[in-house]
Amino acid sequence: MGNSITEQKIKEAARKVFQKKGFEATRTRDIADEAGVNLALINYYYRSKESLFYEIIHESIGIFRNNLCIIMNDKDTTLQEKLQLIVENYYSIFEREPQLPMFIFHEFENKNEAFINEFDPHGIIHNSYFEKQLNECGKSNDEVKQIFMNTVSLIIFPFLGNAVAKKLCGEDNEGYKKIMEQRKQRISQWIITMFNL
Amino acid sequence: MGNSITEQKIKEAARKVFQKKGFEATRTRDIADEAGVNLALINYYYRSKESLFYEIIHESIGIFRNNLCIIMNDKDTTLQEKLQLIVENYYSIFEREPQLPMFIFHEFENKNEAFINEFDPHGIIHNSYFEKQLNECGKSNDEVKQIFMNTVSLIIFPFLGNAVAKKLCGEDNEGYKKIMEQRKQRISQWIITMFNL
DNA sequence: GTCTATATTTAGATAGAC
DNA sequence: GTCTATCTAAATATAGAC
Repeated sequence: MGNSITEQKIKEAARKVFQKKGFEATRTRDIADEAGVNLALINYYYRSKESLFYEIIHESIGIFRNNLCIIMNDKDTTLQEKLQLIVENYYSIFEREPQLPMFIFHEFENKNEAFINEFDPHGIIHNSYFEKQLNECGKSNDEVKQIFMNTVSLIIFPFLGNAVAKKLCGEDNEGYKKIMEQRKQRISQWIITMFNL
Repeated sequence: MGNSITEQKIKEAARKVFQKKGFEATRTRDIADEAGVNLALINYYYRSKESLFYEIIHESIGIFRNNLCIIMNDKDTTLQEKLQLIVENYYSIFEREPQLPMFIFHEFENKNEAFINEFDPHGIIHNSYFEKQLNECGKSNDEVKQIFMNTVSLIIFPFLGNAVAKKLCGEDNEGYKKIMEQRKQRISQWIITMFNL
């Protein structure tokens, strides 16, 4: 499974359309057109719109989660290095797929809780090496949550509000790119300053 | 117009359901049920699902925008006071309607650009008294954008990712409320520290 | 203004030929 | 595996009685 070229084309197209429009607004006909295949092939390969969707969001949650866990449990990096690695990890993902954050977070809010359990934000930080390092700096576990939440906020928000952020930066795309590039360089330092790390 | 009790009930119900599920996932039947009125009355009063939606999102954009503009152009408050007022303004709104941010931002990303033009984030900061005060502190206009973006990020992200934020804080709602209350008290200071204001 | 019944349109899914 | 044609269900919208 996953071997057929058609099957792959459908999944790629579905990823793109689901990310852009969300599950509900996506028409299976849009996916078929985007993939350049016959409509009936979607059901042939994936049985239903919903099961195709599940496969894609499952992968997307993995993208959101996996590198983050690795970075946060690396015993060979300092806290400060971890922060910068988290920033760079997400920027490299979102620069390719800027609509991924809205896709994931919208479905987190609207579909059943299973997706959030799969993402398991509490599990990611709790008992992580990141948490341990912060505890050693004298930070309580509540403070760890604030630090994590602020880091993620500063990274993800301008992608969640991509269209608004672009408008904020002016009409041209260059202004936006400049601001975003600057953020990538500065977010970890902001967090360090904010929490006196 | 807007005088009939039925008309009001429909709009209130629509606001609630649209916020919870988004435009596409909302069924007019859900709105009718929520309002406790006959399905046909939605079209009688509002002509179509879409025009009802437009009326609501128009109001929602106003809620997002209006107080913010007033606060940012108040000549009688310091920068630091403005930051805290912005935080408190949004918290008081979102505590009543926690799904409002996702509703607005999702539609910003998915519907036509007219909504973002109506919100006009660039217009809000540009030539505001807030910007003027920051310029006087030696901050460039790019820096003003970063300051504004960070403020809004720290405020809104935990509401946009409401479900995730709750999971992050643990299973019980109390942990979440405690963290959020703490943020309300600390965000403005975080920004002041981060940008040395 | 409100209801019931229904028209219309759209979209997911499948049957069956090739 | 792929296509055409079609079924079925769902959802918006409306006609017309009360």
